[in-house]
Amino acid sequence: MRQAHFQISSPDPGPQPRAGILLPVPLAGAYDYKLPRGAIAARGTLVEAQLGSRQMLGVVWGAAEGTVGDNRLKTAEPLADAPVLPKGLCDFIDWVADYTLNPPGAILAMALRSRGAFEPEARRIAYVVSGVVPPKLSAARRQALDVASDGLARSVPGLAEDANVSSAVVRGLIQSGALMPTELPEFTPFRAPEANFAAPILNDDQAQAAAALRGAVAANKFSAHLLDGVTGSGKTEVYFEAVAAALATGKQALILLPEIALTVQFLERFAARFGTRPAEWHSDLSQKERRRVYRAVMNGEAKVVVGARSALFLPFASLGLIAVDEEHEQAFKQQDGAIYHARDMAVVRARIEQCPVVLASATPSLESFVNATNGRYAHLKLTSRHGVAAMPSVKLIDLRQERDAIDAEQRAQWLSPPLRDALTQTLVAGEQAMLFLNRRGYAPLTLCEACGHKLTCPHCSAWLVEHRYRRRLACHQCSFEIPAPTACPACNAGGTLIACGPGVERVAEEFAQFFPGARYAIASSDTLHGPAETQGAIRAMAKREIDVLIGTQIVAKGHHFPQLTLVGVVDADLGGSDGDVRARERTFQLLHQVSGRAGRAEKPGLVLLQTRNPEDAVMQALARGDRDGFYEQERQYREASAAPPFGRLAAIIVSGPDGDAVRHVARELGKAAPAARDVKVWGPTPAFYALLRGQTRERLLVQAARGIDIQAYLKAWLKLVKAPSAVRVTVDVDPVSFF
DNA sequence: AGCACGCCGACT
DNA sequence: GTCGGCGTGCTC
Repeated sequence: MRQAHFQISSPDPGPQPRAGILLPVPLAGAYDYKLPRGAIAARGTLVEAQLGSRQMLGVVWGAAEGTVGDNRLKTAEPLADAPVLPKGLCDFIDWVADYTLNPPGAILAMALRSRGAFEPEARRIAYVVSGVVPPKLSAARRQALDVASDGLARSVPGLAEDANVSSAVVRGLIQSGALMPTELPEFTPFRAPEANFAAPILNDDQAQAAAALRGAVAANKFSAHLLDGVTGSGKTEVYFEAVAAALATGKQALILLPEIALTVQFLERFAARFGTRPAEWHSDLSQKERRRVYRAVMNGEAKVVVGARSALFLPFASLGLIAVDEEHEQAFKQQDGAIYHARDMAVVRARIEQCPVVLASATPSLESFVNATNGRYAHLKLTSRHGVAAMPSVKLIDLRQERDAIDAEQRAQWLSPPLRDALTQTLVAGEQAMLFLNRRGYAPLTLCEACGHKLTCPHCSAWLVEHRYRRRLACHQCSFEIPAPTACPACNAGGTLIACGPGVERVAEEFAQFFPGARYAIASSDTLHGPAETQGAIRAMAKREIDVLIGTQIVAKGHHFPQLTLVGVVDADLGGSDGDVRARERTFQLLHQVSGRAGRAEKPGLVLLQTRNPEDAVMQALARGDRDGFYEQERQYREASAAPPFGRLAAIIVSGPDGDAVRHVARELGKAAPAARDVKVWGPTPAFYALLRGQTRERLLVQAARGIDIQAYLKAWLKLVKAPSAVRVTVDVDPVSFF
């Protein structure tokens, strides 16, 4: 049906050629259009096409279907200069569309998101000396020509400024022919990173892994590698060597990072290794920057792109490597356009581009771990930490035993005596500590002592979180906020509202009570202690201006605090085991990552985990430092329950503003589920947040054996139920969370 | 995704 | 009597 390339030869005068054009809108497939006589329509050719009353960009996708009558076909015009999307990107779009059950046009829309990337270049005229001597050589003219004689092309105001003459002088020189116009490219070109700018000295582990990756790049074919190394083992240096290898062969490289890890520090680190910064791709690039990067990636000028997940959809001219750092991060799986997992799609893109992919992590996803263990991925292990630092020792504090002690002194609620003792020792020794609690704000729940009313968000099924500094209650799922009330909104009793449970602010308050002299700061992603304040707190910690950093997730990774010897995890049980197959894995990954902060230099670190389940396998594995044991146990558990990657999952999310309509459609879907061997359908049940941003949400879960074509099953099923337009039915293939 | 066409409420 | 709400359906 679809051909990779095809050409229409049309005897003149003859019929206009036709082609299937994919438009960046969620239509079922490509639409047939006519093309101008004689047009060559290779797959990927960009065209201007009209749909209804709208003019839009489209892409030749294949041969015309021929089901729509000739007389109804409009003509699509190829763009000037005939830009063509690379074949790899087109194939990738088709693949992602099939896999995620989205119309291909919806995926194309993600790939064409750089608005204006194909508009003709803005012309920039600049002037250089021509060698012609002007008839009248005034002092001002002489001055301007002197400056211009360096050969640099300058704009009129630019030269006027540099030579300190008026622009009239410059215009006069142009008039006389002493300055001649040249055209500058619209954008300053990207500097090419240099493979050998500052090659690092690698330890044995690193050198071995780097050699394997260099070999994979040279092999010029698909291969997948798990770069598995403890915190501080130098994973980045290793995959940078693979990038260097790709550069040496003239190919491009893509480094995918979770959005939060895309920092100036990372870019600087890259520049230190390769002599120049890479091209960046993330959500807060300006329109102009997007256009520049998009074009440079497409013409092969941008050799290395460091980007967030959407960089996967860039039109690489010749991709030689993909690296996914922090591959276990859940942030890679999100909805933007389609719901997709950037790590998994990176593997797919690498296969399509016939190049290697490297997944790097200190705490790999179980999926990648299994793939590495069973040989589908090469397993590159880095075991030694940089420098001489030993792994921190991890101790559990049993909160059940400490409860009496905590209750006895009314003042303490969250910091147990052993943790406080450790803090004291650390501070006395002149060292630094970190307290970790993955909860923003002061208290996650406010309730009325008199009537039991809980303060919840009107748009979400979520509690309102108190933020004491701002004196507000906020929903963490949407933007709803109210000033902290003084009376109960349900029973009007005054002074009966009590804060339940801790957030970082409250832990900080308690810490300050016990350690009145200590210097501390809070780091969380709130708008008050916003990014700037958090960066400030982290800097203050690094500069030893504070002794204790109290923070959420945000402090879990990436920062080097040489004097940090104690990490206290206030509530290691957060995240729990609420039926989510990945909850244990996530808890392990997060706590392992936090623990890795302790004792990075020559000083050994201590990690204290406060828990109510010290016998739990996750806690035990952390305490023993037995990462691989944990993974092996988790693997067996998943295998026994046919959970991913040993079975397949897909979620169907039904949502809409009208709860009854949503529940009705969800029930109809549940009833219509076709019976099939090795496929089980669960639900519908209300989603974890049954109400989110005013949308009622119901979920169904499909569990299938590994060999099942779950997409085919879902397609057949979804055809059976027609939802009104106010009810949205979304498919999440390979869901990673149950929210 | 847009945008048009199509049936039921408060306005000059 | 009209302007306008957004619900349903179509766009090669």
